[in-house]
Amino acid sequence: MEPILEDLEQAKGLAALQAASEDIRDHYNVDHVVYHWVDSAGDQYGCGTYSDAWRDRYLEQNYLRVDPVILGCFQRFHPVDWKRLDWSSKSARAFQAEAIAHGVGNQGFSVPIRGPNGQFALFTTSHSCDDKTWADWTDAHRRDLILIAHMFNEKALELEPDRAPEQSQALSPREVDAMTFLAMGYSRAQVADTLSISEHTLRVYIESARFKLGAMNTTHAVARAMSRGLIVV
Amino acid sequence: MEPILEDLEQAKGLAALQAASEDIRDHYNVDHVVYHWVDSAGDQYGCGTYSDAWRDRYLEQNYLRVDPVILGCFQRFHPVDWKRLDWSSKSARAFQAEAIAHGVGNQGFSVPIRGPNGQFALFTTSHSCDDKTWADWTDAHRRDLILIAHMFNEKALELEPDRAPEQSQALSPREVDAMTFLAMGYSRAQVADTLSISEHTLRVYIESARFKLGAMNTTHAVARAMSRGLIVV
DNA sequence: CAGCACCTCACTATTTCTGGGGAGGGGAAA
DNA sequence: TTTCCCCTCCCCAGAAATAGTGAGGTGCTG
Repeated sequence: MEPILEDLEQAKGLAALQAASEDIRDHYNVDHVVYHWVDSAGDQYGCGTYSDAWRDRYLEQNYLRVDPVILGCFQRFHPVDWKRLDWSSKSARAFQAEAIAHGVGNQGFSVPIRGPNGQFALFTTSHSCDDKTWADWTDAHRRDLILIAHMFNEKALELEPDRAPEQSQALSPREVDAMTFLAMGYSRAQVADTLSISEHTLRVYIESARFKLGAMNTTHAVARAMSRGLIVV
Repeated sequence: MEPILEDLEQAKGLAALQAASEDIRDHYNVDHVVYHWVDSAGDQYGCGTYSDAWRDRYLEQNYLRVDPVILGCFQRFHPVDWKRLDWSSKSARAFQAEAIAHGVGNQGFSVPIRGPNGQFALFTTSHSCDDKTWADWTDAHRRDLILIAHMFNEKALELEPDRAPEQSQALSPREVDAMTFLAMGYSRAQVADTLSISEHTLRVYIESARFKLGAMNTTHAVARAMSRGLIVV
């Protein structure tokens, strides 16, 4: 594994990252190696060995919101084998069939990586083989893959600093309180009561939080505060 | 490193995790090894080699909200050397002085680990030595530490499954659409317009989503949908 | 084929939020 | 010391969301 990591650390430019994913694929002898980034705004960035056709199709169909790999890993802490995801819904099965038709393997292993402000990325390896073979392979390389995922992500961030945290303005303690209780379902009156302040005062906090977060309404402000990790519910 | 990871994987029970942190400390010959978890509710869980006195003091003073290591890592993607954190504020310097008085090293290296729903943990090694020695040490073991941090976190989660996220009822596609656009700040009228349905219809989706999520209002429903990973914003 | 979940549309009244103002005191930093 | 941000309180009118009930069509599943 070592030379692979060295190559990754030396990589300069996005083309080198693309080449690195191909190197990793060849080194581990799998069908595909893919890095997929999802922005808090919903923007995506990916690089890897999937075919252009599949990538274009994926973006065009906005499969981000259907893909069980994304949805599953988004709720998980640890790397996951695709077999353990939920493929039961109709849209998921249709998606899977289409993916396989585009050359994506029937097996897969994805490492979720998270950053501040709701940043989220996936590092995936995929292959066509039977379950036993795949289980052996993932067992053997699980640790390598975690480490490579991190290095890959670090490199990708370094090469595209645009995606670095928009360093959203921090909220004041009272604003955090307000957002937190609102996210917990309290009405303004209840929040004001809980914080033992007047509802008018509370409203000032909500408004200033909304302003700081660039939100159009309370729901939006709470959603942004959550996705940026400013509040935890 | 290998035997350390093996020990970690074999660990059964929280006491074993405590022992593992001591093993890691001895293996790498540093002063302290600490795992620190911050719960979604603000609860904390920690284990490691800091003194009981310091741990108690930390909890009692609620240093969580002052500790530059927590604050800094919470905004960062990658492992960080304590030197690169912001220790300039008065409270931070007071905290640092007290920490060192309690035996915490003047040097430190912390790996942030994140999970779904804003879950956050830190894996820290700390030591007393000069800058050069510490830089050499972290350079040499950076990769190990990332991997150990992950394994440690995985194990800690496994041993305390309470902290794992709860599964919830899925939303219908239209409900997902509604929640997604609401989280993006659209008003009901705008969402209805975007989805090309009447606002009355939209309201039915919002209500049924609210019901499914056990939410008391729209903001609550969106917050829950987000924290359960049902929508990606 | 019957049940169930989903999608679509409608009305009315009430509660809640939002958008503009304005004002004073406190603390920390420059 | 001055400036800036934070916390606290107040009014009002208009906009938006909610509660409660109802109804019809589609499509899958047992």
